[in-house]
Amino acid sequence: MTSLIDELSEWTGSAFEDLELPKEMGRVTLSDRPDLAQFQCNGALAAAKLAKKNPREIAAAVVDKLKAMPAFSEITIAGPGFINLKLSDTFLSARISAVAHDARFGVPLATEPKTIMIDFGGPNVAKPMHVGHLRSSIIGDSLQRLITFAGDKTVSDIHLGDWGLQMGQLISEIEIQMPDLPYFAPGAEGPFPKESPVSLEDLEALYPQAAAACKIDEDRKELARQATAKLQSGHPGYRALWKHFIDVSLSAIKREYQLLDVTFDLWKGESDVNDLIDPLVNDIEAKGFSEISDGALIVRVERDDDKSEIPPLILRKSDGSVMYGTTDVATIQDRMTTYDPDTVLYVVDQRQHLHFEQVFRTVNKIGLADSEKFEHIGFGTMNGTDGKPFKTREGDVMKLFDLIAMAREQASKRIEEAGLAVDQTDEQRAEVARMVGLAAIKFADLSNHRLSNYIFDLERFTAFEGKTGPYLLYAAVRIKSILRRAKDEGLDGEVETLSVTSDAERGLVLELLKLPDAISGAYEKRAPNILCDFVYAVAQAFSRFYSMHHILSEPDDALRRSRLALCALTLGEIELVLGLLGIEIPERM
RNA sequence: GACCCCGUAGCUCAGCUGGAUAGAGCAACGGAUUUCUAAUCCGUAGGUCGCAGGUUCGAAUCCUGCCGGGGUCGCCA
Repeated sequence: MTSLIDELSEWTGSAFEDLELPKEMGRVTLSDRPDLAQFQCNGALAAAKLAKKNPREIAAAVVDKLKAMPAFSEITIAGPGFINLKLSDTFLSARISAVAHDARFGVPLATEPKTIMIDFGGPNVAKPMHVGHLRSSIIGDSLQRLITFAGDKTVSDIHLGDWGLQMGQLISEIEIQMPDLPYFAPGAEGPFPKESPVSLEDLEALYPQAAAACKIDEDRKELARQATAKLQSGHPGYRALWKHFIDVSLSAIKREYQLLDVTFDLWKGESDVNDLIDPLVNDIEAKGFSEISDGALIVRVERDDDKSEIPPLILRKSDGSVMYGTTDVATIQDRMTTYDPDTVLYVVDQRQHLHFEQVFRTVNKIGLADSEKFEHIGFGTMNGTDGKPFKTREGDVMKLFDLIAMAREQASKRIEEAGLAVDQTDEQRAEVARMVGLAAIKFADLSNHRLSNYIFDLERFTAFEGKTGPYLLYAAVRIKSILRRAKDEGLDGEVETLSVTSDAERGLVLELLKLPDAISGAYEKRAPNILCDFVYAVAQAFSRFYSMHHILSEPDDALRRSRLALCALTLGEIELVLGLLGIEIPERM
């Protein structure tokens, strides 16, 4: 099924074509003036310029061709040549009935599926996950759900930060604090102890100590650099110790993603391409793409038409170790051979934009892959209510785990205040609070355009009223409740055709028919906020419908069933879209 | 200094492949309920779309300059 707006565009496009005007000019959009029309086409104005004719004349000619179609109840020309369209209730009724009987609610499935990889620019091993990881997780997860639904094949990779300087900082810190450990014995080849010498808590304490020491002391930093280089070149003790870090942190990282309900196909990291690096770097060198500069091996990626200076990508530092630019290039090589993706999305903070520009140019230059295949899906920062980067009351970085807990507690408080879920067990209430808290966070994050910075205000996000996750859950749960009662009381039944008889019904139907456009818009722009706007508009239209018509008490059997079917369809679309946003809906609340 | 992102109602944000009267939510004010879960619905008020030019029949949207906020600019990620 094509989207309604595409189908209307097809019709008006053909009319333009008949007049020997470009078909694209027939593009139909939602009306800017809902008081006058449901849809509009502004093509006559552009066509007038092209054909050097009067726009109203062109509009009149187009309208003449469309007049015969029974789908339209009203076609008018307004102003300088806007074509205003209204669809007949009969047409809308047939259309919405078809959508109601379609498992995909009229959303087309990709005819030529692509393979799209999603790189989440994952957390660093040994560092606690903080609020900075929230956006990449939520946005990336929504994109993977959306793209999968659209019919493409997605392969998501958490892509852990496990091979950079932070590893050397940590290893050297432990070596300083616990020099007697077997990992540090000169010439030690192993085997080394199976038990980790450090716990997760140790790691979380050690990393800040190491980072702080390196920041103020150049000699200390040099130790970290050396440790990094030795780790990467295969020092057995360091490798063994490093492996412990990974194992210990991974359990924590997995726990956090489970709380967020975010999953990955691949749990790879920077270190996974280590074996590819030497051959790759040698090859780049041999082919003459690189050069030595200040002791480092670099690839120049600047171009003549650059507006600003693009620094080179450093393949190998002067101490011989590699940074994430090199592992990112090697990872692309790995992905191209293993998955041959059409596109790779990097869901990473916008501040790293230059880095990705360098990486994409590098792979293009060395002939590894066309840089067009790669997209940096950047996002802005999450700020506190003071407009500054989000911190705890004490001024520390807020841990992700704590943030999720806060949202759950806040949701729990709200539920209690509102006297909801009183007939449920404590466990059920806790589960509802979990879902409401998560919905609050996710919906608030995703409803902002990803590039803009946004203010994290839990009070507002968990509010009962307005454009929030909890409101949407409530709307969905209310529909579930009606459907449940209808079933229990035997009031439902099969419905062939949904009727469109009132303003409230028409309004809801028109919203529901926008689903394919919301999906394609969000897909093309990689912008989940479009889904948020859509689902909120549907919920609002439903609330209006719900307040206008008392469904279960409707005496006319056919009308009641039709309205119940409309409820079911509304619920279906809300469930689908909230699902694409990674938001779960409880059965009742 | 160069470059990137942002600047839209009192607040938080959409809209930005140019089109008619710039939209939501919150807050404010006025209504609706013996409810199918009112975490709701209806209505009113609120905007020189940062500023100044330019392109265009038409600019929040495109171009140029400036102002303000954030960010980035070779051996961190």
